[in-house]
Amino acid sequence: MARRAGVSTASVSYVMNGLPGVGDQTRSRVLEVAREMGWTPSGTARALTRARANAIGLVLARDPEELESDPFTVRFLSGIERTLAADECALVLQMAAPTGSEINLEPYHRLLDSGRVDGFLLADPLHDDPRFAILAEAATPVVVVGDTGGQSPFPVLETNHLEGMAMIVEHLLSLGHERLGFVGASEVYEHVHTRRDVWEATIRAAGHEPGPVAYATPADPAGTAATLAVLEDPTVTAITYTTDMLAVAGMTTAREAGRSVPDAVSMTGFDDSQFAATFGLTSVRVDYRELGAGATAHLLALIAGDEPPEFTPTTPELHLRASSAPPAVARLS
Amino acid sequence: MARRAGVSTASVSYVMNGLPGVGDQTRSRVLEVAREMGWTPSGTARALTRARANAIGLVLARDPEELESDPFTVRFLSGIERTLAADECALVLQMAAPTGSEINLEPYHRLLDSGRVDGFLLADPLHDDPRFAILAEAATPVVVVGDTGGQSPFPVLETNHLEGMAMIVEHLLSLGHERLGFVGASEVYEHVHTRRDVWEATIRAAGHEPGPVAYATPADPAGTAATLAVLEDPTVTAITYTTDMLAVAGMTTAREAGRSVPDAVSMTGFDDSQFAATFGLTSVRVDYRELGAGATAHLLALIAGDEPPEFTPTTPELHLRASSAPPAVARLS
DNA sequence: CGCCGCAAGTTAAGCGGTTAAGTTGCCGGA
DNA sequence: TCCGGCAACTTAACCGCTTAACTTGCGGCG
Repeated sequence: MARRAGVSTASVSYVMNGLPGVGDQTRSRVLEVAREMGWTPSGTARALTRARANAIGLVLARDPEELESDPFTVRFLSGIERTLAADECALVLQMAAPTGSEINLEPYHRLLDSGRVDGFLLADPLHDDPRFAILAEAATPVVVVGDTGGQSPFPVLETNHLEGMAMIVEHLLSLGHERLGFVGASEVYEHVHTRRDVWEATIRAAGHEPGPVAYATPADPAGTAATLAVLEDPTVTAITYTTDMLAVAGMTTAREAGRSVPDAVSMTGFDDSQFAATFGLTSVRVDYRELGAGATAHLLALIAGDEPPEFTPTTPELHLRASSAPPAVARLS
Repeated sequence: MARRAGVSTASVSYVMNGLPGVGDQTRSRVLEVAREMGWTPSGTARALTRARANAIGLVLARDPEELESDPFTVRFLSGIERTLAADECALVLQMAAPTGSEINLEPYHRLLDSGRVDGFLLADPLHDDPRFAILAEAATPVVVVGDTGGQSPFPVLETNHLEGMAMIVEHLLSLGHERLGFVGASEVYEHVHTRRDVWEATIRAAGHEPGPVAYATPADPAGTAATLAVLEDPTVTAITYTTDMLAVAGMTTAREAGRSVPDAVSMTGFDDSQFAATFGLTSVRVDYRELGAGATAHLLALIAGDEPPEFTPTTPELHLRASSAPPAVARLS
């Protein structure tokens, strides 16, 4: 015990918390001794007296297989950490793959009841998410991230991925494309719908009619059928995908079907994952990291009872690569 | 307080821990009352008396960009959780992107000193990892996962990814390929080296000479140059990649170079990520999830002072897809 | 000179459990 | 009848901090 610096535990406590009530030279002596013996106040004991766990919880309620190919989670996590690290706060992670379409609520209870976390970050919200009810009842601070597609009893933070979608569509339009196709990931995702809406609105705003739309399905995860369906329309000169992987697969599909990319048809992805760079895919990068950081900051403020900071996402970055070019007709003219 | 079930806190404690010293009907009354009021013993207080945090730490010491496209981490995490959930134990996650080549050791200290975790899982070990020293000094239970490429003061668990590599090479050999090329991910990874060694050994064991070897570099993340270099040898009829993504990129590169896959050259990936399925890539799936579960079980045993269970990885699964076929010559004969 | 106020410390009472060490009350055996 | 022993509980100390409340000692002021 560092209190063998010749002072009471109370004084040590004051010193460690930067509170007044301790003389300068006593203060420095305590710090000195603590450093010497490598002593740090026990987080556990602190948590007990402060009734604060100094940790926040994040439950990943998605199938690992899915998380694996989605850049969102990892980037989001790294944003959380960036904010957390500055705050002596830890992240307690739970993975709870939904069984069927049922979200497993047990991890939330466990973390909550045992007082292990002071609040939750809720990602991948569903429509009328069942987690809302139990967390609201527990009166725990919660920050939701993503499209809720409904009412949320908690503050919701969202990126401007829709702006990213608009940007990418505008890019294609500005290249001279007038007939765009859309291939989305599984329809179960709310964000796929909202992106499609924006895609459509942006095209209409430019005075054109949206082209064919198709979705990848569990039976056709690569969206090959979807791409082919869209390509059936011979007037389509560009396809907007909601995912880099779908787009890369689409490039292959198109080429095998004798439609060169980008000469016959341009293609764009989403998220600017390593794939996009690897396969020369035009994509847009939405800053999920900053979202993670912002959501965490918001949650920490909620927990501390402070006024949560405003979250203003930066503009997505468009990364132009070889997969998008002016349509052949335009080039000929 | 559930102790308003008309008993002392001590009795409640005995009940909650399943200890003797409480009558049957008192016991059930306590449980009843606790359930009624939704009461659970405070994990924080428990942690204090038991000097156990009931949590283990995992520090991801890699760049998020890298984690994002690597199936390992997510699968491994899901394995950890599977074991942990059964044990009322939480996972504290820290991401600490190495700055340059320096691993950031601070997160370890923070978690350790504050008594927030009872032990660590150490993934992605480096050669003579600096973390070994500080963790050994702290006398914390640690389980290392992966190729250490050197001595480790802690128990090390490893998958049989090398067996997977052997399987995939044997598959190509059994198809009739005699001249194999190798394209590995960045040379900084120990596992890339060990896989290459196995690749070579397996080829030699079959009485052939290993073909050309090349690596992707930071300047050429897709390994295009590497693939082209290997393809320069006209006798190469198959290329073994250490990563699905490299292999998929390689397929594109080869096709653009006029070498059809698998007709002119067969290609294999590694990890059987969603890509492999999407792009029809033959790959091998090593069970990282089971590794996560095994490592966690080992660590928990260490913490509890029990005899750690034996870890025996299951055999990797080879997934045959369109990217590998008998060499053209063999088919002609 | 006496007293007040304040800075510097200390004491002690928790926080919500665990657990060693009592306290009862009841039963069986000598 | 009396006592030992045991099951069923309770008391109280303690885990390692925080913090309100209480000492002390000193300088300043009326």
